[in-house]
Order: sequence, then structure tokens, then C-alpha cells
Amino acid sequence: MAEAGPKKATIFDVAEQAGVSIKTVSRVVNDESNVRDATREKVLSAIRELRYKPNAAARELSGKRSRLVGLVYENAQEFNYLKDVLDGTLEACEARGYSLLLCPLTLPNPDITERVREFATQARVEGIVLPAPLGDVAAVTALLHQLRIPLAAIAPKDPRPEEINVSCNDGEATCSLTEYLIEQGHQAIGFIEGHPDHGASAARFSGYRRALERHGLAFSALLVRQGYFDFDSGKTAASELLDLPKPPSAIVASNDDMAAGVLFEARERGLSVPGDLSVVGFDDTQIASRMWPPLTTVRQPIVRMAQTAAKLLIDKLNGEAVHSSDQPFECEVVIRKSTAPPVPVTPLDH
Amino acid sequence: MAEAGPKKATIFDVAEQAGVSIKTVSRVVNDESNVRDATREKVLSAIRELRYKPNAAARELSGKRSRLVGLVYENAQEFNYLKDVLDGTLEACEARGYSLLLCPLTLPNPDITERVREFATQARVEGIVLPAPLGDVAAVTALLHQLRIPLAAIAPKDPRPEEINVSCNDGEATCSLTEYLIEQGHQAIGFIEGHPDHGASAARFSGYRRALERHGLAFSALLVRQGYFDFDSGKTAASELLDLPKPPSAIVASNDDMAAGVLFEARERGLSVPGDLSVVGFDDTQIASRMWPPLTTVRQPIVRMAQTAAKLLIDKLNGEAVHSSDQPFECEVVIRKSTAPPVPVTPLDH
DNA sequence: TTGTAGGCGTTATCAT
DNA sequence: ATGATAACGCCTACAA
Repeated sequence: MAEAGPKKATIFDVAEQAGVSIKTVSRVVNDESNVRDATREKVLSAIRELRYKPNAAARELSGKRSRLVGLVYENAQEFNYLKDVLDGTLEACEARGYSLLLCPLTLPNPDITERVREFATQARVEGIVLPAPLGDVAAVTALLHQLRIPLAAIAPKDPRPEEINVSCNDGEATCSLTEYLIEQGHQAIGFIEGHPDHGASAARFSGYRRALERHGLAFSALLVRQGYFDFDSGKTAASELLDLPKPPSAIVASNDDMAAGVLFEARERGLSVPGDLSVVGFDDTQIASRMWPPLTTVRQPIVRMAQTAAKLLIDKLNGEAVHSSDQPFECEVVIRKSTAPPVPVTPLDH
Repeated sequence: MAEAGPKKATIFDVAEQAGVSIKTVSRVVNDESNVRDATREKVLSAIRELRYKPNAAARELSGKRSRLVGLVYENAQEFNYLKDVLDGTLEACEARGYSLLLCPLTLPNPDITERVREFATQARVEGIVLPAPLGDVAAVTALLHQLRIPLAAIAPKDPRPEEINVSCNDGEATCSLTEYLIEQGHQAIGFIEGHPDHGASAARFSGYRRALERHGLAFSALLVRQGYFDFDSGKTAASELLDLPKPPSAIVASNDDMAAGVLFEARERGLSVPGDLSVVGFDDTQIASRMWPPLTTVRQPIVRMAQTAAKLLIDKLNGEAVHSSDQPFECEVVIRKSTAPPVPVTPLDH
């Protein structure tokens, strides 16, 4: 049972308690050099006793540092990807004493620029995390550049070396995934592209093509449909694909949400998955394991990617040298139950 | 192409430009009275010309108002409910010039108190929105009370009149939903309870019982299973229910995520929905319309509830008289395809 | 209706 | 290695 209002301790209280000046306390708090060990100890224990916490507003006013990071994101219906981004970003911020501010965007939108400017200046964030596709929206990146606000892009289409960006090898992963289908005996494999604004879309598409080539399968543009990473577009694309004179026996959707749409469309037509049609997704978000049948997909370490993006961003804000483009993160194919050899099974196929 | 750094205008610049004192500018900015219209206009146009934005840090330091609202939430696997809460809360905050800070919690957790205290003080939020079940976690509400931080609870179990809280009539809605099943001819209707910590769980359960009574159907504890609002618990509960010697022909799950689990379990057993089993959920979150078959459920206006909670909270922070417990929000039954009369259809049933 | 002075809790500058 | 003192930009008294 603590008392009601012990008038939060200030830097002066700590200084007095420790018998030093406020500047020394400030030095200790900010981990600056030029403080004798003994002095530091005195200050530290005073801080503990008084439960002193620096006042963020005063700090910001004086020092120009808000310790705020922004997450500007596209607020789509499908939130599965974003939950992971949020989790990762938040954790990284918290671990470093930063708070996270949210700025949902609805795309396309003529006045993104104003909204983001408002957000960046009004909310006075020091840096901004930009999950795909925003890392590629010039209106946004140019503005932030002009505002001198560092950014960290997650899975941008063309990563600019001077900025922080994290990505994963989703092209390769899509290739493996497609190969898995091919090895099961599928010859006609449909592909649903992701949103053209996302860098991942092109990468995944080319992964698909590479798998075809590698196995001597002809590529047919008929089997490729444009999607937009959401359920509805997946459903529509599946519908078109299944209406083809010679429909594919398997469909690769560029993400789980679209794969869910494919499953839905198949059900509506009374098609059994994977009996009549194999379906794979991408991301291994929550929904993938909740569908029936559970989706074969690719696990993308979104949480860790977001964590890393935020971590690097904050490091940069703190003036540390940042080595952005390490290795891309590794994806992992997750086999579940939405895939099977096409009927009839013909062992002679390979 | 704007210039790089026009040294952001301060209140002094505005005062000078308008030929008044800073206090007058302050009055205008804060909508205080006692400013002649002509003066106000002068100031306003100076503000526009200079693109003046009050410095939030200075404001907070001086005026004790951070214009920050916190959202403390349980960060569960299932994010469907929270996406809506987030959308609503964010919008209400934005509309009023507030920013939203996030504090995800993992329950159960021995040191929630410390985490929340840290969040509340360190992040210096003025008020906190508490979506269920957090409005009922005494460790949290007591702490906030002690810290004198106003809170707004969304769907708390026992709404305390002195606090802000918004809820909906989910008891009644569950009753209607169950009656719909009964009217279709179902006699043995299973029920999966929600997480016992959520107020909504008890309300929904009693709605279920009321429907039974009203139609002269016997209540059987055998047909009721404990769930926790997540997919897995729904699946488990369904499994138990379906293993019963005389399994139910319909199952009411207390939310969509659990209903998804029921669907999954049914599929695993080769049961057809709604042919062999009718299933209903609650919330009408994203997942409900993505499943196969799409779920009959209850649309809970979560976004609007969250919006209202945040709005009322901010009103209170601004010293306005807040009339919390208006009417509960109205829910709405959404009929989709997961329900059908039990086989064989016996028109004589009513 | 308007203005002046003082303070909010830090960090930064420049001594010592 | 440490300390006085001046910003930082605004708001709340209290005058006028």
C-alpha cells in the first residue's frame, strides 16, 4: 500500500541526496564518461532510493530527443501480417526505452504526405518503421528524407543501401515451395501474385518461375493472376484459374490470406482440398493453421524481422554505426495438409 | 521542394508576428475565452503563416498534460478482437489530438503490476483504455486508481459506475442466436464458454440458458464446456462434445476464434458443417467470413465500442462531465452458412 | 481584454 | 572530474 503522491523525485532531489550537482546526476543517468566510479555509485544508489525516473517531457524539451518511434502502416483488412510486425517492433522499442506511436494509412490515398507529415512532426517521432509496402511509397520515403527522419523498411522492393532495411529470402522460399509441388507430381501450377506495390510480390513470382524452369516445366501466363494480398483477391483469382479450360491442379498463393480465399472458392465449388486441388500460401500467419485443411506455407520470421528493423533504427538514432544489410532472414517451408499429389497418383511421374 | 530547416516557429514568433503577447497566443491556441475576435483572427493568421505547432514537450512539461492515452491489452494469439479495438481507439485519439501508446500484456503474469506501473509512469499516459478482460483484473484497476489515472473499460464483467465503461447486450444477442438454432429444430445444443475472466463469458452463457428455458428445452451441463476464447480451446471443447454418447446437433461457441476451432475439429472427423453439425460464433471478426462455411455469428460493434471508450476517456481528461453508462451497444445476428436444420428435417417439430 | 514574471525538469555550455 | 547557469517552449498565476 503505497502513499498517494510522494511528489516524484527530480534530478535536484537526487543531486542533493548524493551530495553532487545535477550535472553529475545527468551524466550518470545518460551514461556519459568523466564520472569517478565512487561518485557514480553514490548517485546510483540515490536514484534507487528515491525511485527517480527522468521526466521525459523535460528531457525532450531540453535535449531534442523524444524517444518515440513511429510505425506507419497500411491498415488493411487482413491484419495477420501486421500483428507480427507490431509484436516485433514493440518489443524492440520497449527493450530500449522507446515508445511506439502508430500511424495507420489507407491506401491509395492522395494526402498520405500530409498525414505522414502531421504524424512525424506533431507526434515528434525520431524515426519511423515502414513495413511493406510503405518502404516503396516514394511520397512517404521522400518526405521522411526531407524531414531528416531516419527510417527502417521491412521487405522493401528495392532496398536503398543508405537506409536501414531487412528482408528475407522469399524468392528462394517460393521456389522451394513450388518445387515441392512439382515433386509431388503437379504439372499445371497456378500462381497468384501479391500486391504489385510490395517488393515481395516480384521476388515470389520469380521464385515460382525459377522452379518451373529448373524442372523443365513450361511457363504459362494463363496460370498467373494478379492478386493484392487480401482474401477477396485470392478468391477472385482462384475463381478465374478454376474456370480455365484446363485448370491447374495446384495453386501457389503469394500469401496466406489469399490462400484462404482460394480455399474458400474451392469449397464453394465443392472441390476438395487437397484431393482436387493443392493450395499453398506464404507467411505462416495465424490463419494458416486455422483453416481447413491447414495450409502448407512458408514461415517468414516477421516478428524477428520487425524486431531487427526497430533495433537497427534505434541504434542509428543513438548514433551507432549501423550495418543494415546483413544476410536476409531465412524462410522455412512448413508442410501441412493442403497439398497432395494430383489424382490419379502416377508413381511413374518420377 | 521545401527548404531544409526553417527553425520551427515558437509561440514568441507568433506573438511578434501578430503584435500581441505570448499569453494571448496561448489563449487562442487553447481556445480560452477573453480574447477579442479581431485579436483572435490576427493570431490565427499568424499561426497559419508561420505554420506554428505548439511544442508538445514544452506543453507537457509546463502544463502537466501529455496528450497520451494508453491501451493496455492482453496480447493473445488471436488478434481478431484486438484489431478492432485498436482501430477504434486510434481513431478516437487521433480525432482529438491524442496519441496512443501500447502496452501488451501476457496473462497470467505475476508482475503485471510492475509492468503497468512502469508503463503508466514512464510513458506518462493521462488515461488508459482497458479492453476485456483487463477491466476486471484487480491488480491493474487498483493500481490505476492509486496512480489517479482515469480508465475506460471495454466490456468489463462488473462495470463500476464511477469509471467509464462501454458494453453491449451480448447476453441478449446470444439468446437470439440460440433461439435461431432452436427454431431451426435443434434440441441438443452444445455451448462453449468463453474465458472465465471475461465479463462477456457469463453474459453469453446466461443468454444461452435463457433461450433454452424460454423454449422449454432442458439444460444439460454435459453440453457445456469451458473454453478460453482461443482456437485451441474451441477445438478441444468441440472434441469433447462430439465424443458424447449423444452429441449435440449444434454448437454455440462464445466467440469466432473458438468457432473456428469447432469447425476444424468437425472437419478432422469428416463431419460436414452445417450438414452434420451447425456451428455459430460471436463477434463477427475477420475470420468469421473467411472460414468455410462462413460463420453465422453476432456482429458486435467492437470498433464503435472502442471508439466510444476512448472518446469518453478523453472527454473526462478534458474535464468534461462524462455520462458513461448510456445504453449498451446493440449487437446484431448475422446469418451465414454454418447453420441449418438438423437432419432429418422434421417439420412437425413446431 | 491583455500582458509580465516565474517555473516545469532536463540537457548543454563553459568554467573550475 | 565536477559544477553553476542558461536555455528549451509553454502554461499558470497574478497584474494592469
